[in-house]
Amino acid sequence: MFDRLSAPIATLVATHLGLLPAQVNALFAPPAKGVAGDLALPCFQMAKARGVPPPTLATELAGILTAAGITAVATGPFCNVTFDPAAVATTLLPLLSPAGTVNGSRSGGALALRSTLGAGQRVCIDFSSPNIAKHLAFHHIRSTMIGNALAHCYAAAGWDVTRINFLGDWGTAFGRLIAGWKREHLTLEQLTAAADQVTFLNDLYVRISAAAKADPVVEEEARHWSKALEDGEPEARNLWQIFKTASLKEFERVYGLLGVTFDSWKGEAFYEDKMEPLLAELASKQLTSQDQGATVVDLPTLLNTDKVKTWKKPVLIKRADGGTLYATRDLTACDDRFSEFGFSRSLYVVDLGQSLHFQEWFAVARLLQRPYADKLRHIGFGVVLIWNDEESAWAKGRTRGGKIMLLREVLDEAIERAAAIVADKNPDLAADERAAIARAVGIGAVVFNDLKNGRTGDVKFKFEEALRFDGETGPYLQFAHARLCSIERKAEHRTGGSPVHLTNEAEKAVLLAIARLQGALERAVELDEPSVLAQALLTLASAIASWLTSGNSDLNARVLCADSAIAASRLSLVIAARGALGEGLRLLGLIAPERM
RNA sequence: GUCCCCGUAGCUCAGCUGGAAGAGCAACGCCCUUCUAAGGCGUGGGUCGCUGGUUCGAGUCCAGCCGGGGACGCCA
Repeated sequence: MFDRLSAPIATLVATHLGLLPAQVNALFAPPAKGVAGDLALPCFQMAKARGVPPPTLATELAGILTAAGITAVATGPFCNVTFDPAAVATTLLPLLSPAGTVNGSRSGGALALRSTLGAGQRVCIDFSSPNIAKHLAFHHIRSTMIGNALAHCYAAAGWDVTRINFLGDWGTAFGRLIAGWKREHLTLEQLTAAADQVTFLNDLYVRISAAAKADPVVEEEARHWSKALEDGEPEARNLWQIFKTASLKEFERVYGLLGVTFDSWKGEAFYEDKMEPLLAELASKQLTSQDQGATVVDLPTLLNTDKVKTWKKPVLIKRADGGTLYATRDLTACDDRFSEFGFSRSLYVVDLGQSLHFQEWFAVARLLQRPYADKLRHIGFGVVLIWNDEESAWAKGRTRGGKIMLLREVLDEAIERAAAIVADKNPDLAADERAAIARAVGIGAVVFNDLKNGRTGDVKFKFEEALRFDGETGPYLQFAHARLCSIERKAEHRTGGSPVHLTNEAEKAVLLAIARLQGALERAVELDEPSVLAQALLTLASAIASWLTSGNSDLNARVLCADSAIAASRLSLVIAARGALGEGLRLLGLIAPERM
């Protein structure tokens, strides 16, 4: 969308210098902070090609950039272009307020966050993927919300998106759980009566693990039930299903709070009996070998050359005891997903600690000459570090006392703090609306805190920081949105539209920030990096806040000013900005309340 | 040992394909008879871990170091 403004300038310069517009376009840069201008054109390269000093060319270009609606000034080796606010509005506003949406509650602003980059392509996104019979710990927010944001962004960019929750619902832990369940003569009634069923199962697991450690008889029972489960013995299978159902119920509660949904819940158990054909294929293609009783794909001998020694170790495909492994399961699941969805891209939103695992099985997929082998992407992210007061240091995963921090607890705490603030700031709201706002704002704070920075860095989590509602936070974005909504409500009787009377810099800044959203969305998708969008939204919200606040002291600067023609134009911008910001928040997985 | 992530203001971090050092928080000073102050405006604060290299130009690219974290065969 921004190119609507920059393209004409690129064409003028290109024509003057005998270049292609694309060549000029590639040189554009945002001007430095203290410099006046909306678009900078560094003249170094073009000046070199022409054999003149950069400042000379800058001056020359400033001289030819005389089109309506722009002002060009040479500042040293830079040619800085300033857009006329009204020209920006005339160019952009019609794109953001298509006929019929200007005065209604609907807004075309969401169009600022649409792209056709992915048209006709499908992407599978594997994210969240918690283990059954365990809680969603706070660190699960990373995979869950990065994956959720990417799913929204891909969809906005034209992709067909399939959201996959690859549940960890298989393993020896369930044999133990069943053994414990039987040993303690527990009943379904007891489980469902528990305040928290996952805690109930978790506690059971802790007890039976301790017992198994102390008593070989118990350990033997656990082994027995693991085997029974693998063999599909009805009682074992039935109990496993009970555990799974109880866990899913708890997961759905948290996903419901976060507004996260999935299209596929096929977990590890689904693939447990489907791996033999893959193992057979690997063997028939002579890609496997035996090593200490285990079956491996020997990547070093298959792929390393004298010059390039990328691979240090073989990948284990099958254990010495016959059990299959992580890599085998991922490959099998990937075959299944490709045949079901025929994806053009498949994302795995999993922490960076597992990089090697993904590199390895991606390599095996290439050896198998899978058509999807080059469409796989591991979307890695850093760990959550929690501040430890006693040691005055950042530490992984746990709070004081080694207790794991649950996602639900953090969200509840955030909602509680937000509720106190809402009650204080806006006591007149109805109780149910206050509660809804508190949920949106509290969760928004936690989620945005997780998405605003680059995903590969570790997240340093402090309650006081993550639950802050001022500064560069989710609530800051939500507040700007609520202010825009408030103005729209008060403007019910105004009429909108054209001609355009937007003439000040604050209004232009809002328009330019909106215009840059599309590029941010496309970059967010190409880099699989939600923070690119998050940062662009902060810029937009800042421009909005600055614009609206200027009306506090200057009645003429208000949207709803005395001049009805100007008010109507400004209202169009309010509606467009509200739509753009609201859509941006939605893409990140935040709710944008209309008041707060 | 090999590979990966990180190192920019006191703290937490942005910085797009190399092009004129940024924000939030904290500190200090202003702006509420408010289109919602969860806001705005301003001030102070930086040899961008170090050393070389490429380049007209390096926080950004390359090489090598230093420091913090992580991964590296029968868990996932």
